[in-house]
Order: sequence, then structure tokens, then C-alpha cells
Amino acid sequence: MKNKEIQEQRMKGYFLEAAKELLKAEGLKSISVRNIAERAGYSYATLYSYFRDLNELIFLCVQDFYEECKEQVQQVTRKKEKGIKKLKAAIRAYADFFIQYPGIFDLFFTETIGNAPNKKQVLELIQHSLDSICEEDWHYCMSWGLLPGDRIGLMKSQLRHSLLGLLLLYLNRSTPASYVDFVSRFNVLVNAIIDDHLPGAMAAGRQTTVNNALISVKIGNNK
Amino acid sequence: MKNKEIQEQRMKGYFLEAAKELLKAEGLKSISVRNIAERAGYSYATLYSYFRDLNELIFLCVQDFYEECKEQVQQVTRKKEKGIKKLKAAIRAYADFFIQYPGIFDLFFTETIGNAPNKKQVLELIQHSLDSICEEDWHYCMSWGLLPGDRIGLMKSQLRHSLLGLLLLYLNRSTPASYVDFVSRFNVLVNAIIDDHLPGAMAAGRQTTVNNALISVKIGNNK
DNA sequence: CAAAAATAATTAACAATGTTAAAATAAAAA
DNA sequence: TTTTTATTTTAACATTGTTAATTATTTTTG
Repeated sequence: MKNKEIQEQRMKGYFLEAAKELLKAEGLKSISVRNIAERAGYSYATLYSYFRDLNELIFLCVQDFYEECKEQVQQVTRKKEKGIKKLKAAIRAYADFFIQYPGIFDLFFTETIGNAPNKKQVLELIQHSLDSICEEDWHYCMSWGLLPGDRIGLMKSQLRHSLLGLLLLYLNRSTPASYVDFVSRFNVLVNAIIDDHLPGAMAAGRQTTVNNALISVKIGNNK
Repeated sequence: MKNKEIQEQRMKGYFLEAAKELLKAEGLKSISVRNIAERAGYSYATLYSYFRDLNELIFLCVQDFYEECKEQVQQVTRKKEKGIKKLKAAIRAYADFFIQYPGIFDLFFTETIGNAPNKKQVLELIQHSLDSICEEDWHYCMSWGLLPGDRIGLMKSQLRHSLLGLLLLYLNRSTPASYVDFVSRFNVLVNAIIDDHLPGAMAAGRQTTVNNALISVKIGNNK
């Protein structure tokens, strides 16, 4: 009875790995039962012995992709010293992950999730992905008084939604047209949300912040 | 030669009308060539005499839906007196339009637009839809000094992206779960963006604004 | 170890999709 | 009224997700 379980998990793993590879390489539109099964080395109908349907299979990838995203963000920001700059870098790395894998963005935010078994947890994981990945940075900035604790909830929420909208327009609507312009808009938005809530940055310093953001576009930084 | 043109436009109209009805009633997932053609009273292949493919047809609906959205926003906010409250009401009505017709949201923001003939204009229309629909209100608030003119660009951009992210999570990820909660979050976000930039509302008044937004959730206002 | 039972995997099949080519119908011109 | 042209429809194809029937493989049992 234990072997059964092990073998079943192994089989599931083959299909999951194939689906993940395909999703990262070709995107959601290229995902199909026959495609996945072929890459896994089985017939298409075999998939249905281990998953209720295609929907269940692809949404089982979410957990792994979340871990991968988290790992990548941590790797990019590892050397940076803690503080607001690192927090911003983490948010940027989070965005870059989805730009690198648009198929994962689709899976996370646009593909309809039907009746996956653990639907609720998957939705929670997706919705809080940005917050939980940046949790340490938020906590550091808050505990050292770099950010006002009573406004962090609002800032998180603003960032989550703004970044989601920004990514959606960039990935699905080619707006803005280039990655450089995307980064520019990204910086404006992030700085407007974070810097404007900085303890010291009231009336006087605000406009400067935003203008600086517009100027501080680094070219050739990524992709 | 003129009759030819008229008849062709008429035929296109039948298919477009059918597609629009279907999209509003059933959503994008129920859109199919055979479905549209049946509703239009023709065979499925006839559609290809008037449109290059399905993609062209459905993205030709965008213009009409934009007008309809604009009309609905104006109708809802017509009686309100000009000012910031009316501006907020317009933004809210814009959001409500997409909540009423999730299929139109999908069409505008998530469906992949392939090679529609006027692709560029369609993308422009979609991207600036919120701004252009609320243009009068922005202009009024600015010219009467209710909002600082040098920050309106930033505010528009923040609103556009935040609202898009909010709608995406609500419509495609059931987050938040209820419409009441959606309106609550909507108010928090909109107020945080608009009120915090108000000329008079600096350091002192800000937190109050946000908290009020959390409280001022109107129940049973819509849908 | 060989026959029977249970399990696993594959092929066949179905309905629905977008799209194209051939056939049939309707309209216009001669 | 016949011929030509334009329009609409039916047939067909490839691809999709999914299920049922069939085959191959493993496990159990005598």
C-alpha cells in the first residue's frame, strides 16, 4: 500500500514536470493533454488516471511556480543590504519573473480555475504571493522605522494591485511597448507608493521623488 | 458599387451584433464561430466572407463596448454635481460596467489580440478608456484647483493600474469574495490615490481619509 | 511455476473548436 | 432564358478535452 502511493506520486510528477516545462517554454496556449503526455512519455489518456482533468493538473503547478519565483527573487536580492532599496528590488524581481515566464502570469492571474480540489488555497497563495515573498523586507523596514507600520497594509495592497495592472497591460496589451518603458513606469509607480509614505517625505519632498523615478531608468538591466 | 458597400456593412453588422449579445450574456468562453453565426441567422462559414477570422470579429466589438461603457458611466453620474465626488463616482461606474459584463473585461484586458487590422488603435482605446471616459471630470477638478495639475498624470496612472489589478483579482480570482468587499477595497484604493494628493490634505489629514474609506462601505448599492 | 484476477496503459471514438475547399444556391448580366 | 458572377452552405480537416473499450502488464493465487 505504501508502494502504490510512491508510484502514483512518481507518475503525477512526470506529468507535472512536463506541464511545467511546457508552460515555461511555450506558454499556456500551447498546453494540451496530448502535448503534456507526449513529453511525459505516456499516452494522452493515461493522464486521466492521475488527474481529474487538465485544469486540476495545471493548477497543481502553481505551488511549484510560487516556490521558484520566491527562490529567484531571493537569489537576485541576496547580496543587497536590507532596507527600502532591497524591498524595491524584490518587487522588481517578482515582476521580472512573470515577464520571463508570461505563461506563469496567465496561469496565476487570467486562466479560469474551475474546480481544482484545493482551489481555495491556490487562490490564497496567488493573491498573497507578492506579500509573502517580500515579507521579510517589509518586516525589516517596519521594525526599523523605515516605513510607518500603520500604513504598510495600504502600501502592500496598492503595490499588489498596481503591479498586477501594470503587468497585465505590458504582457497582454503590449503597453508600454518596450521593457525599458515598463521599468520606467514600474519605478514611477513603486516610488510613488513607497516614497510618498516615507516618514520624512511629506509635503516638501514628494514631487522630487516622483521626478527622480522618471529619470532613474536603467537601460539594459535585464532581458 | 455603393450598394455593395452598404450590404456588406449590413452583413458585418449582423455578425457583430450577434457576437456582442453573446459576449455580454455568456462571456468570452461561450463565443464560437458556430454560435455567433447561428445567432446571426447564417451558416458558420459565411462569417469568413466578412471577417478574416474570429479574432478580427471579436476585437471589432471593442469600439462599441467602449461607447456603451462611456454612455453608462455618463448616465450614472449625470445628476451628480461636478467635483471630486463625481470623479470618484465615474471611476466606480467604470468598474461596475466590467463587473456587469465580465466577458467585456476579458475581451479588453486578457484575451490575446492576434493580428487585428487596427490593432494599434484598439490597444490605445482600451488602455486609455478610463482616462478618456473620465476626462471631463479630471479637467474640471484641475481647472478649479481641486486637484494639483502637476500630479494628475501620476494619479491617472496609479488609478488605471490599481483598478485593473483590483478588477482582475475580483473577476478572475474571486478576491475579494463578495461585491461588498470589492467596493470596500475600491474605496480604500481610490481614496488613497486621490485624497492623499489633495492640495490641503498633507501630513495631518491623511490617515483619517483612508480610515474613513474603510468605514464608508455602502451595502446593497449594486448587483 | 502457471492460470486467474486485478491493475495500468493504449487505442478508438465523440463532441466541439477554428478554418478552408468544394458544392449548391441565388442574383445579375447577356 | 441562358450564362456568368456572387453568395451561402455543406463537407472536410486538424486540433482540442474527455470517456469507453481494448490491450498489455503486473500481482495474486492454486
